[in-house]
Amino acid sequence: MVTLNDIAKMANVSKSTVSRYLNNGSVSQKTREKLDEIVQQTGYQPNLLAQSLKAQKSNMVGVIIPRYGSPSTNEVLKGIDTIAYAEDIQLMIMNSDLDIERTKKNLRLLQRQKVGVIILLATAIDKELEEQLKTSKTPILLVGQKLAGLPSYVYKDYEAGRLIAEHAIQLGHKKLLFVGVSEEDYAVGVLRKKGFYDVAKQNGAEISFIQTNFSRSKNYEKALEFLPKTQATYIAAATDLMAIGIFNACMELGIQIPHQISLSGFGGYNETRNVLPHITTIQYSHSGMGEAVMKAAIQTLETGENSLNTEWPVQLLIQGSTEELKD
Amino acid sequence: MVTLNDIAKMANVSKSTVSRYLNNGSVSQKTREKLDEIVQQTGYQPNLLAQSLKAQKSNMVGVIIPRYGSPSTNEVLKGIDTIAYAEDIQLMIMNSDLDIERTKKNLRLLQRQKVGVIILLATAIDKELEEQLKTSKTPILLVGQKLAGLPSYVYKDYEAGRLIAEHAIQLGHKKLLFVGVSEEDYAVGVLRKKGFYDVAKQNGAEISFIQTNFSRSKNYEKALEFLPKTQATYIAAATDLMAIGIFNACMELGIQIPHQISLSGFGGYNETRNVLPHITTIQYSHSGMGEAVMKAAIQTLETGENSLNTEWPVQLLIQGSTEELKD
DNA sequence: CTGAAAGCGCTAACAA
DNA sequence: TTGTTAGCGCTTTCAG
Repeated sequence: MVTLNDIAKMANVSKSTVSRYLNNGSVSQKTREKLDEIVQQTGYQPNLLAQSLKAQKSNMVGVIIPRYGSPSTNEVLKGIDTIAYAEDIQLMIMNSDLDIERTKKNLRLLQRQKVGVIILLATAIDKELEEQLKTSKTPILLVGQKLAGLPSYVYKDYEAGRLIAEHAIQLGHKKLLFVGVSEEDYAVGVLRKKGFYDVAKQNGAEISFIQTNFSRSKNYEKALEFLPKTQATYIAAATDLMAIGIFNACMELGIQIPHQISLSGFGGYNETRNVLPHITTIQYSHSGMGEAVMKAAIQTLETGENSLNTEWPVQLLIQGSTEELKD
Repeated sequence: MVTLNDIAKMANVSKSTVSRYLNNGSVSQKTREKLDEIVQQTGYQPNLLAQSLKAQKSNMVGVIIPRYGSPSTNEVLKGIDTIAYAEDIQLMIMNSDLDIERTKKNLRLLQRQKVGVIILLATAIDKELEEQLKTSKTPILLVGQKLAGLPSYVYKDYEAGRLIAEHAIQLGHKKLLFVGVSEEDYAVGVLRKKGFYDVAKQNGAEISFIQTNFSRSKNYEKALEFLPKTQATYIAAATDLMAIGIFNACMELGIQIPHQISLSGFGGYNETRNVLPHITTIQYSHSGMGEAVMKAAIQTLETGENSLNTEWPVQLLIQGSTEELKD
């Protein structure tokens, strides 16, 4: 492996000259040309480890994701990556596989790697992790969860729930069904539901609730049960994927969407466009959020300042699966 | 930041003793206990950069992916991650965003990071990249493309095409339509199609071809055009997503699947289960491949040996979208 | 079982 | 503009 030292010898100059050549640039025209050539020929690449060790930190940003393949994660990642690439910052992505212990471990690894900032796409946070986050020397940006004292980026999920309910009400629906998940998930299980309920109640709608989980197949099965019985003319599923499960059950049962029942989701993924009619949903600007977070990360990197908490807006995306109540 | 040196001073021993304590372990009971306590208290974590610099390499494995969010990439990544995690190996994931220049840059970065092995999920490879790959000091494992002289992991896509055609023939179909993509993509555009054609011709089936691209919407639109005209009773789309586009067009036109037309894809992603009936497809064991690649990477890491080329098997997954030809 | 010393590849004063 | 020197945090001979 060719090192800075090798280059120096070949060029008959000192290491520092080469280093300067590589960095600031206070080098004579002549040596510069010589160096140009040698570097060219040898294909020399500065050792990043040595550079970072010296600098006591790398210009890398660590990203801890909950798992691979989640559409929202992917979108956030895209946003983060867009900015990181533009700013020439390397990303170190680690997967926690929805395991809190792994999250802690990843955190430690990133710290030991001396990354400049850590972006944590969080799901659950326990006491120990909270402690670890708060005492971290490496600045941390939290996405998807709030934690006092740490810069956090979350969505306006309560608002999202409200938007869907308002949409349903506006279409004239009076009998609503919310298909949701456990309250352990604060954003999805609590906020979306609460927003929906609050608006629904304010408008005197009749509202029922069924709890399932995040999986499409589970919702499909449950829906086969509850669809024949329900009085509801509008079903709000807590995620797009859940909505698709319910959608399939409707098809199976010959229930026409949106003529007999209106159906909506939350998320705004492409999946809502895999079925016809496309499913009305709440569009989360994941990639926008990702970009914002990465910009904040860069600022932290450069100025050492931590940015403030941010709530990220959401948007109603009306598609074919919801329509005005007939008769 | 607390370093090994700090610990040494606190314990009144030399750095080497602490280092030994941390690694091999030839330390007296007494100092060990003392060190235990100090490390505990200070929360000392060895600096990974320094360790790697010293070792001249990190035990990290670099993974270059073509882009975020692709289901196949995600699956491969999951497989890689499963093994990496079990073996306590860190992954450094970089995105090339389908840009060959970015791939080259990522490659260089990974090399400078002194990762032990690089796994490249490749799409296109040009001359320059080929050169870069072949001259790399860091061992490289290629996934999804073949390149003489480099260990490569690919699928049996020709075989996949054959399997689908055999399935169609077995169901009694004689008029087949293959909806494919450009031949620039060797695996999808060439191999799958060729396998399909070869079997179809051998069996005297009548076969037509329509070229679209990978996007769902494009296939949807195209299908709205060709569906009313086609004589085919079996349509093989070159990917699952393409099949879904066609599926939606069938629904739009009131064509019943599988009663009027049988439809299949390639891929085996969950998306095939987002519609009813689920779509018959070829199941690619992406995560299995990912695991295999990572195991190979670990072997390379440990023994320095490069493993051989591997062709990965595929499997026919019969679902509801294909059925025996009636009358 | 322990310590001194050298060095991984690089950068950054400080002199020259 | 250049070279000398020291040192980032760690591991690893080699003596003791």
